[in-house]
Amino acid sequence: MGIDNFFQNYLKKKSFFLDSSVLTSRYVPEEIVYREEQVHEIANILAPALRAEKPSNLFIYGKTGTGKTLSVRYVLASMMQIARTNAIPLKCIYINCKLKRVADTEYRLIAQLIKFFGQEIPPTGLPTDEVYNIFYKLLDQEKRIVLLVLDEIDQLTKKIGDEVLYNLTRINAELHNTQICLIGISNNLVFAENLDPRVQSSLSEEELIFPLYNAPQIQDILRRRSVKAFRDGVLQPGVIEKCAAFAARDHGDARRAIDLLRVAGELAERTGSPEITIQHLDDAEKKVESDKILNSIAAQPKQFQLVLYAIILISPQKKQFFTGEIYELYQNLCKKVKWNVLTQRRISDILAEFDMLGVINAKIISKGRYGRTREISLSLDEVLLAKLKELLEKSLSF
DNA sequence: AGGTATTCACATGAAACTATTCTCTGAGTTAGG
DNA sequence: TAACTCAGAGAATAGTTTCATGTGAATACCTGT
Repeated sequence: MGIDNFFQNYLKKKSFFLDSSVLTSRYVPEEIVYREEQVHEIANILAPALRAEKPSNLFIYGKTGTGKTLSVRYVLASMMQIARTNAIPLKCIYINCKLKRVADTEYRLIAQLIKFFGQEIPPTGLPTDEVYNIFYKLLDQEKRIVLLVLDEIDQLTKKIGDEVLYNLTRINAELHNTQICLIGISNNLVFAENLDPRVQSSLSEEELIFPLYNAPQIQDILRRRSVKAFRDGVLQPGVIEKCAAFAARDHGDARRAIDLLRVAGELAERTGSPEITIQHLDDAEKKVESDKILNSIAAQPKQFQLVLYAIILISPQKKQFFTGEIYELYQNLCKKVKWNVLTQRRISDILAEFDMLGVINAKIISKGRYGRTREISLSLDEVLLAKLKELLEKSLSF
């Protein structure tokens, strides 16, 4: 069979999907269910912007996948629409602070903001003050209200502290024309607690908490989306229910449920199955999970990978092992491949990060007279482990 | 036996350092008029 | 003289080292019975 033939067939085969973009996190439906109240509230708080008055700063809390980002985007989109038709000088900026190498430092955040005003800033080399100055100038060029959404703001402060936020809240005092309104979105419910009190009070003039979705709600959301995403009748009965159950199991994360459904669809399509079954959903869950881990490992520096390799080498012999054992093996590996050896301090941090990633299970225990250490075990299944080993060997060229 | 003090093997934190990548500046060089 | 080149100073960032301090309980060491 020629490759042409393959593509011919591919085209002839009817896809499951009408529009798979409906099942991505970028998609904003024209109607948001189970969040009417919050949408209303946000709209209420931000409405003064349409009269060219500065709205109160707003802070939104809620776990992942509870519709925070979606609701804010929805409100902003419709506000922008109205602003456009009525020629109201309003500008909305959405920034996700978690994005590596985009907006995860003070410098880059401001640089990103400047980009929204149509100017490029070099990625390094300029003093931060200078960048602030450029930003101020740009901001104050014309009279308008700026709504600035900072998504995953907790990640930002965790990494670089709250000085940026302090600067941002103080901007208004320095500006003559523009007023800027901050909308912070955080996954962490106790985020504001370890913030400078000045920032705290000015940032959360208004607060909003997004509750979790329950299983029936997620089911409904999935149904609504799947009607738009899939052709009729390709979903085996029970798939949506199971998908919702998955999501409800780990704290009502709707985004994950939606992702899962899409991946299940893609898997089913690739295997040429006539419909999307529960089996596909199970596979999808595994795939999503393992892809996440594999990708994050592949993106780590070589030294990380070598440490992980050491862990993998140790793991068949023992179920549990300690920091010291890994460090010793790691040192030997380093000598073998002639790399310089990192300090134990560093390895300790690396292990902590692996714990965060969910690759290992680490518990700090005290062995009394024999010290304190991490008790570590691998938390991956056989298949993923094999894949991971392969990835590491390739990446480290063993 | 029961109570206290030690001690181990790291954990955790803060600050400082290093290498890399980048900009900006201004001196020196070149080429055209 | 204008345009170009290129070294040097200064930044931001990621990854790391150095130095300092913290810590939980098994064991060693007492004490008084």
